[in-house]
Amino acid sequence: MTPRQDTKLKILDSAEKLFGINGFETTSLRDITTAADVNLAAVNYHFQSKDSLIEAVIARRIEPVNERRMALLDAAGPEPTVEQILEAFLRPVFETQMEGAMPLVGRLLSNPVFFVDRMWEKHLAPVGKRFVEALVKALPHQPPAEVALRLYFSVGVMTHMLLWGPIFPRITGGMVDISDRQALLQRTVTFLAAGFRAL
Amino acid sequence: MTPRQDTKLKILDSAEKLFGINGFETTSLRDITTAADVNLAAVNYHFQSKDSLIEAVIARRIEPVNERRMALLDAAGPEPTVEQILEAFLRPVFETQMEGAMPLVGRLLSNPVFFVDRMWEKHLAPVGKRFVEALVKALPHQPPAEVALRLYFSVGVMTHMLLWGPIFPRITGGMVDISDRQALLQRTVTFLAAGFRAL
DNA sequence: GTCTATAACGGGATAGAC
DNA sequence: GTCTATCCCGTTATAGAC
Repeated sequence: MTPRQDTKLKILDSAEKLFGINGFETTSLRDITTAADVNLAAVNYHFQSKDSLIEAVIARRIEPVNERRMALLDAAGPEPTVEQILEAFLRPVFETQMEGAMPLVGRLLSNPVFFVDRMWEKHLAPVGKRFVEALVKALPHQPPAEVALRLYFSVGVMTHMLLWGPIFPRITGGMVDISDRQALLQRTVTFLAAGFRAL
Repeated sequence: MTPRQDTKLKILDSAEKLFGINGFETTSLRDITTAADVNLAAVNYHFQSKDSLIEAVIARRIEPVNERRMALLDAAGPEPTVEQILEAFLRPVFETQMEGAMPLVGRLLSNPVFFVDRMWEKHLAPVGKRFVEALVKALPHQPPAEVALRLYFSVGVMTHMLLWGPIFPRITGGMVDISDRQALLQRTVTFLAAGFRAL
């Protein structure tokens, strides 16, 4: 075949989708290359290994989300409210298509061993630190350790949304509607902000 | 070897531990039988397959937790508060050793495809329904759909605790202390109850 | 009920032609 | 850069002796 420069991209897209649906270990390189309609050996040509592949998949999505988080936090001014901080943290995630990349991120966040060992320092720690600082400032009556714990609670809520959101209609018989992404974000922020203010 | 009736139990214990630490796919039957100090073929003798093994592992732990949840909810009387309901839901989980079974449950809850297909109806739906009803009654000003969503938020917090709790000291540099299990339960209930009452 | 040995399969990775 | 063919390994599961 003649050279195609989009092969690398097609692999990334397929891998992201299939890893998100079926998990890293369960998804074979053959699954990925079949879905992407590329040759099996192309994976090891463009990426070196399956491990490197998933790292590339993750880096492509997390960095823009984190940059947007920082930008939104900056845009909220020098004294942002708890709601503004939480929205800056969550909006970039909710704005991403849940069917695509985000289930994968949820899945990875559910795997502390993998995540902490491989991407904690690079992708999560800096953002977390920045947001804890902002929240501590916005909540002068709360001990910093309590604020930090509650941000972890919030990450738990976010992760669970990423993973279970797409199947909520199925398991609640239509009772819980999450089709309005903007409304869901506001409902989440309302819930979490009240939790942060609890004494 | 002479018959040993504890082989089955040793397999269950090892499987529970290793699945929790390393995940289902990553853990081989050889890992399990080596750790349990039993023969490889014993797994397929006592359980039929790896799939049946994990179902046995799960059933052993989830049922007692759910029974205790129901009992605590009953014991709270006919008009329990939001705090009492949440504590009935969470206490049985927090009381279980986090190093043993619970990381596995957290891991499975992070895998909607697996969980919904195989244990939703049997292990989760009945309990969820009962607790949503109790919460709706305790929160007459909240729409039931909102209460249901917030219970899912709560499950997200719980799951995240199960998974990340054990490594909190490591990633926060000792800032967040969760060694006092009883205190952690109260802190979680306080946070969630405030969220449930938010308008 | 417990063991050894092995079957049957699928996986990641690579060599080498084009 | 792309392809085919293949290597090599670890896995689950089972057959059959004890």
